[in-house]
Amino acid sequence: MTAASTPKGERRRQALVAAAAQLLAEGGFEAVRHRAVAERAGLPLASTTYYFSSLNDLISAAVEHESRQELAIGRARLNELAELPRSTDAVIELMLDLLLGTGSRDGGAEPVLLRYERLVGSPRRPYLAPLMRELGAELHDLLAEIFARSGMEVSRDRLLELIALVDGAVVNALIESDPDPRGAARRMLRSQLG
Amino acid sequence: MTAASTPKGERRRQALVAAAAQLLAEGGFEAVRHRAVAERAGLPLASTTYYFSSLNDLISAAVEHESRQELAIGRARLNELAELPRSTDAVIELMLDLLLGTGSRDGGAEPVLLRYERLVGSPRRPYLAPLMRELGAELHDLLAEIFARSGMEVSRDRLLELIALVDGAVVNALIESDPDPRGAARRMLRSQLG
Amino acid sequence: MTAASTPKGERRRQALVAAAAQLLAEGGFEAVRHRAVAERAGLPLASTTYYFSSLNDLISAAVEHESRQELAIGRARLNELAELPRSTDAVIELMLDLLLGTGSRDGGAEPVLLRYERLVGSPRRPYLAPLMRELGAELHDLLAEIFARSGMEVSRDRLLELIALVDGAVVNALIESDPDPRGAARRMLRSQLG
Amino acid sequence: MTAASTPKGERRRQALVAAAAQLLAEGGFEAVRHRAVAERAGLPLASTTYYFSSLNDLISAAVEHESRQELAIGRARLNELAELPRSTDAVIELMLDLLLGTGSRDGGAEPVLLRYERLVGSPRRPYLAPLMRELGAELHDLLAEIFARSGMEVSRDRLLELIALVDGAVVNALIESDPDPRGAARRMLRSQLG
DNA sequence: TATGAATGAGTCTTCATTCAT
DNA sequence: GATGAATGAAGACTCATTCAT
Repeated sequence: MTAASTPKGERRRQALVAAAAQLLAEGGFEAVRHRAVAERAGLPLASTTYYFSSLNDLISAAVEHESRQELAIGRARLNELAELPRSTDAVIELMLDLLLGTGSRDGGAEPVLLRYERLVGSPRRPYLAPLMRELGAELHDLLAEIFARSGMEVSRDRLLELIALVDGAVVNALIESDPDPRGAARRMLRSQLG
Repeated sequence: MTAASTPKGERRRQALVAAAAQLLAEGGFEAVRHRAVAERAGLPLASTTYYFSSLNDLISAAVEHESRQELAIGRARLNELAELPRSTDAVIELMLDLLLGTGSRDGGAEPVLLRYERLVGSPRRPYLAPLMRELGAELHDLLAEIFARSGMEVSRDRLLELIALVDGAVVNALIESDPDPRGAARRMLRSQLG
Repeated sequence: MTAASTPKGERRRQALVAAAAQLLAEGGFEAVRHRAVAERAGLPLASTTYYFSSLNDLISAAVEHESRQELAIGRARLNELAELPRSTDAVIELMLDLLLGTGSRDGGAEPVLLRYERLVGSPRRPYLAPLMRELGAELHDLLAEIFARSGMEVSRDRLLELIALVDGAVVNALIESDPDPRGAARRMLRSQLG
Repeated sequence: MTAASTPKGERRRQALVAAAAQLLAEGGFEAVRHRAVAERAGLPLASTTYYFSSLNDLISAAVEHESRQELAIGRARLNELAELPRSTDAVIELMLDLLLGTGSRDGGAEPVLLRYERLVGSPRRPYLAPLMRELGAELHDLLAEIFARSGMEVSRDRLLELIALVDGAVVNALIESDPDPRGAARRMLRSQLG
């Protein structure tokens, strides 16, 4: 089915999801409100409850939308590279792009927050957990492939360790007065992989 | 001054802080509302704004109360031990108790959530950051002391790495269907320290 | 469109505006509160914010409603008169009716207060100023027409002077123990026009 | 009794009155609140209800304080002048200073608002009327003296007319987008007195 | 004589959700 | 299928006033 022939309903649904995803990125879970989503999408307020039986549904869809998109971008970048860089530093940057988003290159806490708000938000939003799990698995696969194609031997456990190192570094950097979570994660990765 | 002679005002203030801390632990930041705190404390609604000029003030106080209490308990335990265990495993458990709370021994996500919600919540609640920084520093000192007294040579950077490893392990474990964040962190620490 | 076929929403909106206008007349700006308006209109509290995005919006609507109605009545009266009275006294009364409202004929401060609370209230309620300006201009036109059709030569500046005289007389009469603002204004107009 | 020997209670009372007068000038009647007054005066909140049985009492005192001070300043200026200016323009400026306050020389609506908020506020605050009446009478006397000593023959009715002209001009100027109430009043006075 | 403590009532505004059309 | 209309419940916060000390 081409984009042009996407049924109107589906297109509107997508517009709402995209709007919710934007708001989620900008203001966290709290910012995703019926009103705000509808306004951002340029659709009637009631469309939010028409297409999604509850706000949680909408949030789920937004999280999934965002995450899949991030993964797709990551995978696309990977596919574009005929040959993967073999320098440790280049692999590290790739890993950081994947885990923290390319937005994290600019520094600051905000571009990085998404992943961690979702992870930490999951226990209180059980409907998010399965989704996060699935997306996490795909992310792991992607990262595993990177290491493999880069010629770096890394066991699954070792990979989980490296991911944890990045996530822990970030989470701790978040409270710095001038946070540079990506820098913190980079330092730790280098120390472990160097 | 004994508890019995604590001025009434101070006692009420503490009751509100305790109620807010409970709610925070049970339901996250969202759960800390004027109404909820007042009801939990058995005090009139207006007392919440009488003792705290804003909800953020109250939340700050609750976070500080909780964190200082955790730290105090940790430090007390440390002081009780004339001699620190020299086994790696014992040190690991001590570290996990300190970082995740002794409640984490029972497993499950909830008892562990507090630390991570506060860390990840700080960027969107700038008033928390200084407090979190201060408490973080004290926690680091405590951990450094543990390693020192246990005869394990650990540099400051290495310590930060270990903390990151724990935090990253936890954050990733949070989305498991049967989450055991402490177990995950333990495994990683063992792999690094073993 | 007849009254009967006025859409329900518009009718409710009007009910709120009317309620607000009543309260404004009875108790000044301070009396226009969400609760009071809703109760007066016999509608739910939330309807006030549903139809008006803020209380200022509602107040604006009420002021506009009242003023336009006054203007309309004035203009209607003017149109009914095939021929305008040529006696100075009759013109004066017409002018007073227009500026102070026909309610001012009964004496007392209250029926006259509206115009002056709005004028004096505008600097602290900037959202009112444009509206007041527009209504003021229409009022001037109406008064100019009266003088013209009555055969009394009155320049624009002279008209503004007469209006000021009335307003000043009223404002000063407001503090009398037995205020007769209309009478005070009448005396001054007679002295100037006689 | 010298200032130094003023009993503490009286001094505090005066501090509250002065604080209330300031707030009244800055923000109108609405701005005079127990809390705000106490803070401005640097006194405990409860002192406001201790020294004044109600907020209206405090407002009355503030209005009286302000008005008497204005009058005193006006009279002092008059007494300083051995000989009064005989030019019409100079008399006009003197009159405007007295009616609108010297602050009105700078232009803008705010410095002028005080007199008109008090006049228009009186009908809804009956406790203000006697005070305003008394002050008004003194103001008239002062203005009468000015005209007399300037050699300008002005009957009592004529004086009231001129005052009304000023007040009316001001009240109408208040809604201009770039209000110059003093200028408007000046123009009208010149046209009548020229 | 003062005042810290306290609070019931009320302020404006937001929001998720329902429902009639 | 779609949505304008509607609202009860709750949100944070303010305030005049009372009262015990």
